Amino acid sequence: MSKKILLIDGNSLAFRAFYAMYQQLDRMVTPEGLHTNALVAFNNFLESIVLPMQPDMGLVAWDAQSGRETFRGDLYADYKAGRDKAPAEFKEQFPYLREMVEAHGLHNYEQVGLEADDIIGTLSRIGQAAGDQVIIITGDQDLTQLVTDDVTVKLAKKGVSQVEVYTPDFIMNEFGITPEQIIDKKALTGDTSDNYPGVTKVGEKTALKLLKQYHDLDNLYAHVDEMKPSKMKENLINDKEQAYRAQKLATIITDAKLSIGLKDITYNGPEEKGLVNLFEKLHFKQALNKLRAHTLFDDVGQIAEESEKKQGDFQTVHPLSKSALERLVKEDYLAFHIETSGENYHQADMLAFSIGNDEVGYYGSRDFTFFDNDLLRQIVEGSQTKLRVFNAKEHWVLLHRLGLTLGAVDFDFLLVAYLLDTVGNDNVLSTLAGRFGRYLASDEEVYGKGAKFTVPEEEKVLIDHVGHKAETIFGLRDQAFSDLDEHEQSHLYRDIELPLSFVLAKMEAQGFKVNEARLEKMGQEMDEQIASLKQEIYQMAGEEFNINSTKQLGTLLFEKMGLPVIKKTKTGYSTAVEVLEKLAPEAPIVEHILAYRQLAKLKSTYVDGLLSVVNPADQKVHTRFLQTLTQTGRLSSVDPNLQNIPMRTEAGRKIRHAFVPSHDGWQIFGADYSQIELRVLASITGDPAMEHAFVEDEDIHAETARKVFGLPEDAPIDPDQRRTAKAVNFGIVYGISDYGLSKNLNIPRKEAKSFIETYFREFPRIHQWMGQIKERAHKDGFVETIEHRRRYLPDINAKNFNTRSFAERTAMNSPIQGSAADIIKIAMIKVSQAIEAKGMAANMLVQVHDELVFECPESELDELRDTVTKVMDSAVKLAIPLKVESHSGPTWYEAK
DNA sequence: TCATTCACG
DNA sequence: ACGTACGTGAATGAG
Repeated sequence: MSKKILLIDGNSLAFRAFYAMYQQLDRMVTPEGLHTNALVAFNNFLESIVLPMQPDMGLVAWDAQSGRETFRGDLYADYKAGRDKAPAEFKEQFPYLREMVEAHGLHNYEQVGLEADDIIGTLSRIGQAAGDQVIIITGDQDLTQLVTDDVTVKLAKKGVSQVEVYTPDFIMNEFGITPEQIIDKKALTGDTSDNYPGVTKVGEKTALKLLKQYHDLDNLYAHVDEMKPSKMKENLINDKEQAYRAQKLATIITDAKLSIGLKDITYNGPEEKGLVNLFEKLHFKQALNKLRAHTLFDDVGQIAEESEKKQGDFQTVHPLSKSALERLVKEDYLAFHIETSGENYHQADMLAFSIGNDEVGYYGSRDFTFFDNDLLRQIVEGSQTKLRVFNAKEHWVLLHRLGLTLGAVDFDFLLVAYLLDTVGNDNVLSTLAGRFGRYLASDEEVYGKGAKFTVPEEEKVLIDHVGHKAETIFGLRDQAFSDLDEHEQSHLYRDIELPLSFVLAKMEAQGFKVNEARLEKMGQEMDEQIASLKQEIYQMAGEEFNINSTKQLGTLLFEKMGLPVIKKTKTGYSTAVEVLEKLAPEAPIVEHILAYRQLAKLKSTYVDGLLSVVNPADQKVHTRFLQTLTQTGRLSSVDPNLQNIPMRTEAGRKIRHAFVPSHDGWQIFGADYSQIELRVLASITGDPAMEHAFVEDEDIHAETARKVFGLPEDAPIDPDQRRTAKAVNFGIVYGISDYGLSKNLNIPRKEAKSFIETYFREFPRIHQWMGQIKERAHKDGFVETIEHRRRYLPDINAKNFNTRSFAERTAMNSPIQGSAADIIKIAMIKVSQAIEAKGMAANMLVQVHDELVFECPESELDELRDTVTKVMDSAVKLAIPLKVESHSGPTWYEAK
């Protein structure tokens, strides 16, 4: 029977793997200092390309590392000379590559005096002779000379993630020659990477033309005299010897004496123990996770049936019962989890829930009438049992929907994992648990993803999954808390993030009332304007096209109309606002396009978008504030995003008229921190000049302008000077660069540079701090806020200038943005407590980074203003006073 | 699913 | 020389 033989060119593929992931070189390092980028890519290759092939035999051939040179070196002294030596970061990965090959069930082979090509060439002919099917995988086109009807070459593309399949037909179609002719093609062109010449001035095009005419090298030289005189003819004659030498160098040996045969290279498939061992050594968290969950093997349907058994480290999950509740209710600590069918827990179906601990065991159920049971209510609502959960905010809302309150939460694994390390946090229990070495089937495996989402038919599968979640959460607490403690983040968790999650849950559940009729009316008016703009644009363009398509718009503006190209994107011409504004004076159509864009955005995102998420039951939008997403500690808001409702233009700002209080006679009240980020900066740097400006409550941008332009203290500042100074202040907060400032202000880079230099002279402590924080980031690999919120910067020591510079700017910006986030979070908790303590009816509705929005009875307005302002400006004791401004009115429009 | 654009702080 | 301002989310077109 015909067998499938897989022969892999180890050197060329490892080399490609290394350079494919070269940008990642600096971040892929084990704690022991071993670079792993090539290993990661090579492992992906073995998993995604080799594993599914399921060959009968498999071998990875390597170039001889030491010993005698190959015959090619004897033939031509400069063979492979001048080739860059493999970098040390690559070489150190070699031994592990071989270990990896073995763990994946393949064999390694190398032999003194041979290159990998020759080993593959020889074995391919042996396999062919035995009537087997041979597949060669390589990154080197040379090997395609081996192709026959029984020998296929898969040439790696895009690093090692894809392959192109070379068959005799493919080569004929692509190059118009046979596989054997590839050798003579090489003879004519030579090979720059192996450093041997062919015929002068003959490249791929010429070589193919010659081969089509003369078929091979011998025949070509037999007829070379008949060629009409030309430079090429001269070159062919002069370089004849070189061409024949190149032919020999390019020819892969197919009859080498090897010390192994086909019987020695049987493929056994991946070996779990070996892989686990290797992955642990290399700190391959993801690969381990995949392995433990058995998806690696499931991919090829190998041991799918066994996977359930092997999952194994979990206790049995029991169906919940009343007698179980009697035992559970006596426990001090229990893990608790409700499983939903979708991300948006305000509306998602609740599928099942689980509860338990290691002593009493784990219980699951799909029967939500259990929540009428007093014992279960006592557990989740009371203060006796401390709960361990994954996402307290979500569970608060879910219980709220069931008519219950969430009682005492001790451990929220999601929050803790986020505080410990924001990088790569995907908010998914299975992956976060994997970081702590606990492996759990992912939701995707149990339910499928996207449109394929289905709840398992068998109840037991579902109950087991939710039960295992509870057990995982329960078991993570000690390790997670001790890590928190080590980071000095217990206060941040216990006194800020965890209480905040309850405040946010209440805000989300409360919702923001929307005046749908008003929004619909605005929508109609916009539609009319959009339609007429559209017609005008078509008329001016002389044709109809999709104005929303940047591609079509680019073609019109830059090709048909011939306007100058200001900026390009990866995929074509940029048509962004700043570009169109520069073009506006040249073509009147551009103004219309800008107006169209603005209206189209408002209509689709804010009118239609908002209307589509209003809950018809209460005419409210219920956003979700993502508390564990941003890298800086800010919140974000989704479904809908209430943190980017228009403000800067009047047309957009009108949208805010549709955000109204939920009761008649109530008002919307907004309070915002003035210049909080600059105040934070002044406070943590202790800069006297800046401190003075804030203590005296000066206009900070005007004050900055006086410093930067060297003006006396009470000098008047013109609007342009103030605008420039404001941009400089922004730049400082973002981690300034002259390039960025010059682009923002549309001024020469030199000028921007001199602004920055003057700024740093005038505010010396800020300059000093910027240096210190970068230094610390380089040393520690992370930076911190005033409340010890941490941001890791994996790129801070990158070799690439851009990558590293980005990390350095982040190092300067994150403590500022993050500390401001700390402050408003603390204020939110305190405001919420104050409202409750005073028995006020007011509701906090939205947080927009430096601003809080409330609704309250008109009669409560004065008290609310007083309370909120006081709590906000005294939330945290800083060296610089915090300033709060507030507004109120019948809608959100007036409250800012 | 990715890239672009634009809304906010 | 290098070529980016910091942090987000939603809609759209195009592959």
